[in-house]
Amino acid sequence: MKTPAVQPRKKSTPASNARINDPERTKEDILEIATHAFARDGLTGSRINDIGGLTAASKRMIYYYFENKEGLYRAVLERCYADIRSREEAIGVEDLPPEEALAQLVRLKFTYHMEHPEFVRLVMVENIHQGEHMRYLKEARTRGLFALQQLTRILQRGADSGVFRKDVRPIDVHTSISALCFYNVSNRWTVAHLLEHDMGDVTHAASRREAVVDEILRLCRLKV
Amino acid sequence: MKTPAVQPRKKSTPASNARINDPERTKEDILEIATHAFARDGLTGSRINDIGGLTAASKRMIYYYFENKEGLYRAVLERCYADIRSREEAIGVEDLPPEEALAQLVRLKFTYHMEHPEFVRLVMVENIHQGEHMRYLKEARTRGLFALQQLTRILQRGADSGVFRKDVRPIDVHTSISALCFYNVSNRWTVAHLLEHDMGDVTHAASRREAVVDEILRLCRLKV
Amino acid sequence: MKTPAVQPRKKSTPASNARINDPERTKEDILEIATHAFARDGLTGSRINDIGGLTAASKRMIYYYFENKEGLYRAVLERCYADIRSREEAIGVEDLPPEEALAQLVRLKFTYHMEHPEFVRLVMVENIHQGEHMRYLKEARTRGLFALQQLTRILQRGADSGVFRKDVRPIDVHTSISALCFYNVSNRWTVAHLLEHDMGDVTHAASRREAVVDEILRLCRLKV
Amino acid sequence: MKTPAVQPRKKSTPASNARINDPERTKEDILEIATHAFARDGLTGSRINDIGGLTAASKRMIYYYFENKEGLYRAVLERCYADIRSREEAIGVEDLPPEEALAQLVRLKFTYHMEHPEFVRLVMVENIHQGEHMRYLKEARTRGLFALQQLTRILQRGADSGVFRKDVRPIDVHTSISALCFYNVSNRWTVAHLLEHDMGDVTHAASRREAVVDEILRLCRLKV
DNA sequence: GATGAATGAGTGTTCATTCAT
DNA sequence: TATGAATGAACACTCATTCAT
Repeated sequence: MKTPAVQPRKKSTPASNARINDPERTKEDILEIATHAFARDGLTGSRINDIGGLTAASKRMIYYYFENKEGLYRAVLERCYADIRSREEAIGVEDLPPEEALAQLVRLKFTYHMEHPEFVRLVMVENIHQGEHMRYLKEARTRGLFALQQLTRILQRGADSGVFRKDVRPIDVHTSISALCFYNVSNRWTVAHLLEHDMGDVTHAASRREAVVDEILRLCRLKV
Repeated sequence: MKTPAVQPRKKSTPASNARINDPERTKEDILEIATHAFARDGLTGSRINDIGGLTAASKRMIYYYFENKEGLYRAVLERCYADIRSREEAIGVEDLPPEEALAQLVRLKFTYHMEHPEFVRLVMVENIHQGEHMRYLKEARTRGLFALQQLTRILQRGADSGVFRKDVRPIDVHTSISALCFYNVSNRWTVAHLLEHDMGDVTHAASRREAVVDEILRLCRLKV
Repeated sequence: MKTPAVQPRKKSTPASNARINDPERTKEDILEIATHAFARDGLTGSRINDIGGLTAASKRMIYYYFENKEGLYRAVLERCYADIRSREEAIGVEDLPPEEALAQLVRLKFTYHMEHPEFVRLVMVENIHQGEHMRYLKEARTRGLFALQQLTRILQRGADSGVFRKDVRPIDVHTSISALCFYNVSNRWTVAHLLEHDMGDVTHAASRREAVVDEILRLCRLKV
Repeated sequence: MKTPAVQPRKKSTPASNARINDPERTKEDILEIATHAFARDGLTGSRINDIGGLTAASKRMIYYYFENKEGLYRAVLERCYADIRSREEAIGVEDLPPEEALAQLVRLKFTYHMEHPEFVRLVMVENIHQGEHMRYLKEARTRGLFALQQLTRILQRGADSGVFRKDVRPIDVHTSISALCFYNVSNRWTVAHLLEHDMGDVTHAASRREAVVDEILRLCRLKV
């Protein structure tokens, strides 16, 4: 979830039992490990023992901070959604012309998915569990609507300036963008086997990204 | 020694619990229950005890016929892919005009995904496991390429008759169709919570299906 | 148990399902496989499935002929004791001078143990089970006493002719012979590791055999 | 913060079932029970459920401390060899005249085997498994060579003082002693049935012990 | 705040055995 | 006589979790 920082990793402090009395860092360490664990093996597939073993903090701390496995999973999910939300809010496409703004939005979203497979996989995991943990997420809902509103404004600006259709529904455009970005990561493995085509390959991904941008633009443009 | 009876097989007693010495029926029963179990809870989340259904006996037969949980999962995955393959091969869109053929293809694919969420979920599960069981599927690869070739022929016919672009790549169209059909089912639960929009709702699904058809046509058409 | 005959093994008959209607051969086949299985892995360690799988006759036949696993084990044990009994009865040492007769007896016994580790291992297995299956053996008891009587006669002849002590008890000599012959095979593996000395090595075995002969002679001789 | 209490450890409550937070005691308890279980029924024949004793909790601790059944078995085997090693090292026969030293050595070894049938049976079990767990024993090898060297010194002293032969090999004497002591316990049950002679009977054992001492002395003495 | 020891319910799997033909 | 299908009890082992310090 976090871009691999250059700052020295934990254990940089001399004493082996470092991080004593730094609960925030302990929590963050656990969350980082747990994110990869849940993204790799899912909720049922991950083992508390493994997560506890990989963390410098002991397994017991998981229960101390997150109550149980499900609590940890929810914290991981929340952290993931918070991360993508903060990214989307930072996107400054409002000043660009509508077509460029839309293209840029799609590019960023596509790239984010490609670079954060853990996010994609966690969303898959949550859907396998029929979204039963979503209700416990504090800010996720507002985040989703925010992204939709952001897109709606772009489409409106395009419609006003005559480059975009007036009859295309933002929810459809939004869903298509999400689907096309998500699928490239989510279904990488089955597609690779069925079509002998690795969507995770960087060359494939780059050309696919532009194809997706093109597809969304064709979907929204008034005239070709 | 044994008179090869002409009488219909034991399958004539549909609802009965009799599974005595009818191995095909026993296997099919297990596969049916296992398909729903794995689709609901994934490979690690499913419990062999639940898969066996109510009888403890059939649970044992899992090991008799499928060796272990993973073998059963593979058989389920294979059955699922075999089913969708046979459907796709039965599609007769070759006689329709290219635009209608493409539209019909998308509609059928969209509908199949909507009506077979267990297929979608099994594919998600397999991707969570990084496709490690795909290699054991016998005919899946040829199936995938078949669908792509089917689409390629339609696009070619459209390009020849001047209604479709010549510069659109079949793999991109194919991926987009799959993504748009898949996402509606796969991400139903998270989207429902984030956007307060249930893609599984029949009304929503119907309008979404036409939106997807439209999007794909706009992607392929030479002129709007 | 049986010296590896040169005669063609089973499956020499063309039809794959050969041995139909040859129950004695079927039983013998099962016993042969079972002997090696029980000798290798013990009673609890052997698997009926394996034994049934290695036999050309099906697993089900084991129950048909031997009732259950324990019945098969008893039959194996009995066959083993019958084999060694027939060998001992065939030994013609009564005509030799006492010292040579005793030496020859020890040599034969030592060699038999070395060449039939399955026998030694089965006896170990039976002792692990505290001899609870011995009672079901029909002729074993008479066999044991026969061997003791055979030795007793030799010792008596030696005592009469003045070469052997009169005060050595046959049971002690018999036990010593058995112990020294048995141990070389039974404890081969632990000794090999503890002393870095492989008693199963043919060179070691040959020199050990003569050492045992010498030891027994020194035990029985009146004068050195 | 915590006053380091001077009060004695929990081991002061010997018979109590309290095994709380006393890992050494817990391990020792498990090993004790497991020793008897493995000695009685072997590795495959023993049931983890039985080994755990009455409490289901201690059953779980097997995996906590010994990883699995095999790990527990190895620990048991190691403990057994460590016990006999410490006994042998404590033997002070170096000051006795050679003949008495040898006699005493044999007596002690014979008695140890008689009084520790579980040791004998564990060695049998390990040989049934072809000594595949011996390699994991830490100190066993040095132990075995120690006993051989102890015997070698006695034989050397005897040879130097003219009471023992110079041409008898220590490895042969050592093997004979082991064989004669081992067999009395290992083959008790089959011999009892075949010869109607219980080597475990105390009277029989006592006379047999002296017979073994005599046999070994006759083997080593220069003149009778 | 932090930890090693302990726990009970349940996991996938294997076993010897029997059924129906 | 012979066999593939079926079975229930038990098996070794793992899980998330809690206790005592």
